[in-house]
Amino acid sequence: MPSAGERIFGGGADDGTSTMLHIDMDAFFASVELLEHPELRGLPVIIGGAGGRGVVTSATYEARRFGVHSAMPTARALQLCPKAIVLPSHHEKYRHYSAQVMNVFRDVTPLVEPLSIDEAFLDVAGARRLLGSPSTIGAAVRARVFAETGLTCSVGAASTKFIAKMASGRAKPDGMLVVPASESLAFLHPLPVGALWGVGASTAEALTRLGIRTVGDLAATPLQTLVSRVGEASGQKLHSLANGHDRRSVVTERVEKSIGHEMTFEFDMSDPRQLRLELLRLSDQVAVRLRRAGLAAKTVALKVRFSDFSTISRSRTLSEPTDLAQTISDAARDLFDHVGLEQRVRLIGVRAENLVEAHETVHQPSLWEDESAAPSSWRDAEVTVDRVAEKFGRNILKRASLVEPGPRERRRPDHPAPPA
DNA sequence: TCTGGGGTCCTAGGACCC
DNA sequence: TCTGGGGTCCTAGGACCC
Ligand SMILES: [Mg+2]
Repeated sequence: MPSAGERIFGGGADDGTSTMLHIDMDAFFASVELLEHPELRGLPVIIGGAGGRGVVTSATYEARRFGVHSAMPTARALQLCPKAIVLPSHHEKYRHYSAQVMNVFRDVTPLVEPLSIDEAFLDVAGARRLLGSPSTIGAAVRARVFAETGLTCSVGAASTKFIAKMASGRAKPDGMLVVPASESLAFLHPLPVGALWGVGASTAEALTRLGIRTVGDLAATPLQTLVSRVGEASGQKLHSLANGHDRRSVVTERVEKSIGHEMTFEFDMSDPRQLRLELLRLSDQVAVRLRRAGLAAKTVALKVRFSDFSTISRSRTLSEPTDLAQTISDAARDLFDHVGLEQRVRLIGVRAENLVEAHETVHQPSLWEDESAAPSSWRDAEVTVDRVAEKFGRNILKRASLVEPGPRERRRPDHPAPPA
């Protein structure tokens, strides 16, 4: 895929006013996979969830030409592009490359705000004296990222975060777009409202019904009209951004506000015992992450998605914050037991919210790795050995000592037998 | 075509307090 | 006695992003 090039909006020179950089990796997951499969370069490659229920998480530009994009069901993508090569994703690997790229950014300035695994804001106002104009810095970062990882990225440079983010999107792939401060409104106003960061399908439709199609239309709409149609916060925000106002600065440290895990099943499930076991497994994953972060949760939230894709959430605030799988699982299970199961369950999830610093974190291994910590729920779950094996593999059974009857099982001679 | 998993932020109603 | 208003916490749902 050829580079989109490095350009300055409006055709002038870099006047040094575009000190906010937004840098976004190009087709990140797919590009990382291509590093290990060079023979696939130039072909339509899709990274998709394993199994029949996946969605596209990344696609090469060759695949995008067929209309394939992120969040599209893999089945749909294959219909649009039957020759696409679907690869499973490897998050551990992506995190590794992400860390490498972020380190390149931090060599330029300590003022780096990672927004996600593959993008960040850089405030280069202070780096200019040493490193040159924003466009010089942007070009240098792109070159260094490529030299160190073999990956391409795109840079948006502007006077605000919002415009920088919009500019990087228009710089893709493998390019850079600098928007001098004086060009901000000329850049923004022709854009369709739906292209704005924070405006999705729902808001775009509401705005279109008001006759607002471009950012320019938005800027010309009275604040009160906007607020009354899309809500207080959205209205205020859209009005400011459409007029180029955005005083947000780079935030280098963020406190996590919630930690959760969820699971979509290969086939919708109706057996509450299996679902409760899944809750325990998810709760354990959540608890392990809480303890690693030195955090405890005051609130436990349950999410259930049914066959028809309708989704409910239930949450409960505990009397004491917790970082223990058993406590989280007990709460999640209790919430779950009060949910009517008129339909089969497609997805189940557990999230820890209202996080506080844990006062004393005792060392507590994952339930799945320490059989002495195996909870009573194991027995209550009443799962058959075969079902667990099918779901988690034999290793889990060994670790949880379900394969060879241990003390826990001997206390329960009526443990359901595997189907013949 | 049939919809992942990780998150953040906002709204709105009710409880409760001042 | 009635009315008003603000603030905080809790809960459910939804929009949105990558
Ligand atoms: Mg991105």
